[in-house]
Amino acid sequence: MSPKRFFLVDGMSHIYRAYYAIRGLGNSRGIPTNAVYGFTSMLRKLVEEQKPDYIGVAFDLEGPTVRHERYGAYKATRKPMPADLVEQIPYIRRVCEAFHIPVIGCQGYEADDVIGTLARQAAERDLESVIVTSDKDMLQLVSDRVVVFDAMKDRFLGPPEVEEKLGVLPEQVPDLLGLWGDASDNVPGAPGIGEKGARELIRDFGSIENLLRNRDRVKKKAHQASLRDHEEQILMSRELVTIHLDLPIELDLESLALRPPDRQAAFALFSELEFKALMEEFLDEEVRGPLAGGWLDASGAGAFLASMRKHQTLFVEQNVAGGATVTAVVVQGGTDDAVLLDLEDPGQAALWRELAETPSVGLVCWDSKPFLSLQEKMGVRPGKPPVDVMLMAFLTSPNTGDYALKRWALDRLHLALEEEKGPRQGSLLPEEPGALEETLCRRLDAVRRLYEALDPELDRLGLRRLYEEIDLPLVPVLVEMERTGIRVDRETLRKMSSEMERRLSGLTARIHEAAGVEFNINSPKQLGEVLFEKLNLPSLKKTRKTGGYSTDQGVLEELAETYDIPRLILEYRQVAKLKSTYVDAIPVLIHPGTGRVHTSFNQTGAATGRLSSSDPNLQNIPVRTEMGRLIRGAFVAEPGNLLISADYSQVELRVLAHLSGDEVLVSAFRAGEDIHDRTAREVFTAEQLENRKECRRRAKAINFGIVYGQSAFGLAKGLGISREEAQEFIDAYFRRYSGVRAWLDRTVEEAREQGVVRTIYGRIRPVPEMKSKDHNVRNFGERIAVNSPIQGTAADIVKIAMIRVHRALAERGARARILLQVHDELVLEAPEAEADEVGRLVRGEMEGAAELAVPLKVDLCAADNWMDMK
DNA sequence: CCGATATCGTAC
DNA sequence: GACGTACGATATCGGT
Repeated sequence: MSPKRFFLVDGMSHIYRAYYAIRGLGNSRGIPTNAVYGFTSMLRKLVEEQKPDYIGVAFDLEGPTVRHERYGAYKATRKPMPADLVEQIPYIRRVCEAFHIPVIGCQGYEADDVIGTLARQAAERDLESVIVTSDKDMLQLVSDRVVVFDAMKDRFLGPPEVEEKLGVLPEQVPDLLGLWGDASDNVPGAPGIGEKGARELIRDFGSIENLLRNRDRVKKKAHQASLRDHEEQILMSRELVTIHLDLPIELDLESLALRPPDRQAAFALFSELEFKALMEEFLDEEVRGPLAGGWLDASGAGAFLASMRKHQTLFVEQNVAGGATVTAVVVQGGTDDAVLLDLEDPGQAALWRELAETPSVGLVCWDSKPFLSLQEKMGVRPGKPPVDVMLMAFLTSPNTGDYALKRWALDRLHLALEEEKGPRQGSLLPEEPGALEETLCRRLDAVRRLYEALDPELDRLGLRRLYEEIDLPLVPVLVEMERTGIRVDRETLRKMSSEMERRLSGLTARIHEAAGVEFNINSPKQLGEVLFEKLNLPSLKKTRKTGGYSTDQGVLEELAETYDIPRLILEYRQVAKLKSTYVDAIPVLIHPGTGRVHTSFNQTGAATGRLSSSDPNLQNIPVRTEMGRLIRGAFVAEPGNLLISADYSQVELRVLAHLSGDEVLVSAFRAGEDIHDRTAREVFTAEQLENRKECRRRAKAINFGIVYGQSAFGLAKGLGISREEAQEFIDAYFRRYSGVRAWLDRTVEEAREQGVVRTIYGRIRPVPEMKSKDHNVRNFGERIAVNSPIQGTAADIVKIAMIRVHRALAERGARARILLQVHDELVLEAPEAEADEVGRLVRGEMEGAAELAVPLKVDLCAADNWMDMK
């Protein structure tokens, strides 16, 4: 039987290697994780593929070593460990702990010495040692009992391999390096003798002692002189590179025996580091049993629900079939009492309604919008809006992007949820007896535990009022908007589609003819090859990720000044875009029952607090081009009604005026001036202002750019002027709007110090990018830091306005409804007779939504379709 | 065959 | 590289 193998991992060499091999990895809290990740991968691969009998990891400890005492300049030229690597060391230790791999160090010595000492002791016990390192110094330890393993190259090095690689025997390695020196450790060696010279000398003379004794037999005069003049330095160098084998440590094989990892600790750690794949791997099946529950007849459910009524808080989770019908709800009061109600059973449905509508009962769920929406369809209206744990998750952590219960249960509770297993189509019976109860109860349990974790977090982060007064009360407003939908004239879109089809086939033929080849114009790759390889047009720009030829609008427009084909392609692109994204996509989403499209408004879609819209996205319906605007014409009012658009004028710049308190900006808005004209007058000279229109256009671009944190480069590109010129405009802007400059600086500083920025209502946006050492990422963080309070405050104001308008319409019993929100605009529908009054009401509620340092202004218009509202 | 990624373009 | 926030269509590529 072959000897047992003891793997000694050189921790230092691997963390450096991982750190430099992987760049830019970090978790959402800004903690760098590249070295931890690389180290962990290496360790797992090693254990899995090599299956050691014993394993340990050696690290350097803090503080000076015997080598520093011997030679003050030892490692003096080495840069200190980068701060973002230092930060990762504790995590690397935790990885070792979780894997049950001992970490070994010895004060005053280096990891190399620890490895050497343990390898020597292991050899005495007839073990084979495998030193895992990429450091050539360690090759001196190789013997018949010790090999070095290069984990990177997957290669074992025994005595023959060492000799082949270095040209000397393993025991001669210190002599070799004593002459050669080691620049990275500031070990001097013999001046004038390099790698090649050192190898020859050691090969010929065997050792440094022998070499020094016989130096007059050395052929090269320069080598002779170096050996004569630096004898002491050479001996010291060899001492420095010689690994100590006699440290006061004891090989404890029992603790080094390979053990299975602590899966729970590993999961917790990887969850903290956000190593998703590793999390999945170390996830254990949840051991908690499902909650009690079962199918009840009406009388059983009645008794149970009566007992539920004493609870103030009921956790609810509903099951849907076919995406539309609620078939069941699970109700949980205390910790382990739950019931599954069959809502297709009229008796149970009636009991459920009674419970849900009991004023003292508060419901708690994950994502209350679909819950409310479906309850409403069944005629159940809870006494108060359900507590929405998903919104709590969003408000406390708006950068996450994914607010599926499954995700949060996994990340925050380490709880794996199955996908909901709905009943078979047309049947209430689940696939397996008890499966529906089990999956719903598990979800419910997760909701309860997340509620317990996140509700207090609202207070800790100062988000309680935002939640209670803005985001939560908005939910029923959105429910009603989605239910109402907007009417779309299918016939208008059908005609547009066939007209566009004709135009596209004509354009396709002309493009193919001009190119002399048939290709897919929709393929940026093929298009790039045709334009820049076959037709040899000048390539102006490369794509970001793959380095292909860019064919974007900017490039094509520039080429269109000289060539014909780009113009045709631009036209093709415009038509194809509008046709595929809108004209053909929207009719599919017209609800057959209502003749209207019912978009989804997502409250957790944008980290700034804006809403987003999908299926279809009605927040990016074209308006800027003539052809695009025609699409808006398909969005129409019901006969006898009007669409009303109420649009906040310059809301983001007004928010900026408020946030910054800038005197010029504030006074301009208070005086009701045209803000772009005012900026033009502030920034440009009398001479420049003779071209009034151009100055206003440029001023407008500057105003927009400020909100987005634009650079001179960006402004120059946007305006088609030189960068220097753009910089002059920006400088002139900040000279006049010095309060804005000061606010931008303050806000970036705040983000740097606190890692988070806020809207005036306290909505937070973490900015982990500010901690990055990559200046591009940091600059991005600065733009987020200044844009988020502006965009987010505007979003808060529009949400408040929506709640106010909705309430005001309800109080008056008006028939008008809010249909859409497009960030700074509300679109309503009202009977013609009501339209004027509704318009005034909407304007009042919107303009009164917030008291800023400047007034809010709303522009109104009405028409029987969305195109003619201007 | 499906899902992830890249590129492009629409809105505010 | 260079302007913030979204959604979505199409093509392409790689794994199943």
